[in-house]
Amino acid sequence: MINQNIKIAVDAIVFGYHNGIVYVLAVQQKFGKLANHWVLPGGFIRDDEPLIQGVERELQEETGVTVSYLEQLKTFGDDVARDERFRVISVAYFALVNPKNFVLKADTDAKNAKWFAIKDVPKLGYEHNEMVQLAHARLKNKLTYQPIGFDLLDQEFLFSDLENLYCSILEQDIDRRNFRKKILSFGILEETGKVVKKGSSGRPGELFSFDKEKYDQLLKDNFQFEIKFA
Amino acid sequence: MINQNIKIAVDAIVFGYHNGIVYVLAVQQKFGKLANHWVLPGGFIRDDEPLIQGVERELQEETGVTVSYLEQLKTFGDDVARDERFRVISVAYFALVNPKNFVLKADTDAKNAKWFAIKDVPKLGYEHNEMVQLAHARLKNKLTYQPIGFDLLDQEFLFSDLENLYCSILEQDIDRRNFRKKILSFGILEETGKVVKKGSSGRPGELFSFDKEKYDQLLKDNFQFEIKFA
DNA sequence: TCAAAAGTGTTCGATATACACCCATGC
DNA sequence: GCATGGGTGTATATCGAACACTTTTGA
Repeated sequence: MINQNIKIAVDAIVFGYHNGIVYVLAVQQKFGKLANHWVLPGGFIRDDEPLIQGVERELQEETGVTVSYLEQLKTFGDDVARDERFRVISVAYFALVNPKNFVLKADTDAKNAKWFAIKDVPKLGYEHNEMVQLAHARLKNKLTYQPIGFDLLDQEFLFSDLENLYCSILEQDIDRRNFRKKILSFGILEETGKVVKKGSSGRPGELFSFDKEKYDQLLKDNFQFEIKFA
Repeated sequence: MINQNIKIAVDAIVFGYHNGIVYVLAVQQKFGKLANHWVLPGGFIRDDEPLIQGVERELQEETGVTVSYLEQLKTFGDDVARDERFRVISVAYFALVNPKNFVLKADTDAKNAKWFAIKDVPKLGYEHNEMVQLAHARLKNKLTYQPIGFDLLDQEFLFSDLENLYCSILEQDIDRRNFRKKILSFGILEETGKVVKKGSSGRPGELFSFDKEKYDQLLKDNFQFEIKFA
């Protein structure tokens, strides 16, 4: 019989985006050694529950947030002395939310959940700052070779929204013309025909939406989403 | 107190390369439900042992193989009913070996370890075939944007060795001239000055070695190793 | 008519691709 | 001298980078 005293947890690094700022979701712990400290949402996995389901459950319970993108990031577990009672190994997940799910639902016991601008993330418990850093790097990187930016925007968006998203996440200027040309050349955007204006002046812009079916179809044909900047 | 009956294991997908063929290391299980079945090397982690150390230990114990590259791949654990006694969650590691470590050391109890050509990997226990597939994809992919090919070659190698490695792993033809031009342009190879001839005829070729220091230095300067083929 | 945001093309340089012949060696 | 593998250069096409003015709207 295996003698092993280790517990498995999952944690989520959830990114939101609004108005040029990237946010990360954190919760304030109620009990234990780290009571009142901020940590990433997450918790121990149940015996009969797939990992990803565990993440979704914890997110729901602790924050009321539903994510639009979720993928495994990395498993952390070398901090052997993290807890006195047993070692904890934590599978970290990388997640994105839509603006419409950006708000914290008030009807859960989520009063301890909060969005922090990525620049202002406080010192978190456990190895969570390390996780945030890694996830942030993944976000920046992935943005350039997978169309995950759309998961951070409303379903219908202006080209300028997409452009600003790229600018602020990658922290660099982008040539509007080249960017538009490139993205449109992929043929994965759908013109909705609608136009709206942002703010109270300026020319109204056209709304686009991401055509996931088209994208999946292109993938089969060896299509590679990729965008680089000077 | 958390009630959780899950055990943590690590498994390694170890790739070796020789003569145009990619090999994967597997071991034959001695006990348990899967006695005599082939599985990936690995096993349960000890309470006080970092994950990566666990992988190295298990590899050493089961196969006597020392790897030259090791990175976490993915954590598998959704097969809730894999074992009747408890659920097992396994952290899979991706590894590469040098030709000089390709041989299985006879002095361990490694008589059950074996290299399988990637094309001939048998049905493995647990989710191990899935792991191999994922690792294989990672290998192919990573070869194009990180200089990991050198970890599969001898320290000193002919250009043709490197070229054949790329050909066989990526399963496509490569233009020798363009390949050489590209790789040399990175400036991460060192000319040893030595020449050797391969086989019993033909012009002798120059031996190169990978200059890791140079590469690390270039990385700081925003260098990007990247190689693509038509 | 001015301020604010949206839309749009062209030129230039860099890099990827395609492609074929000569060289050194052992037999 | 021939078979085997090693080494090399050029022309073209493609793609990324740089760059500025016009349009629509509300105030």
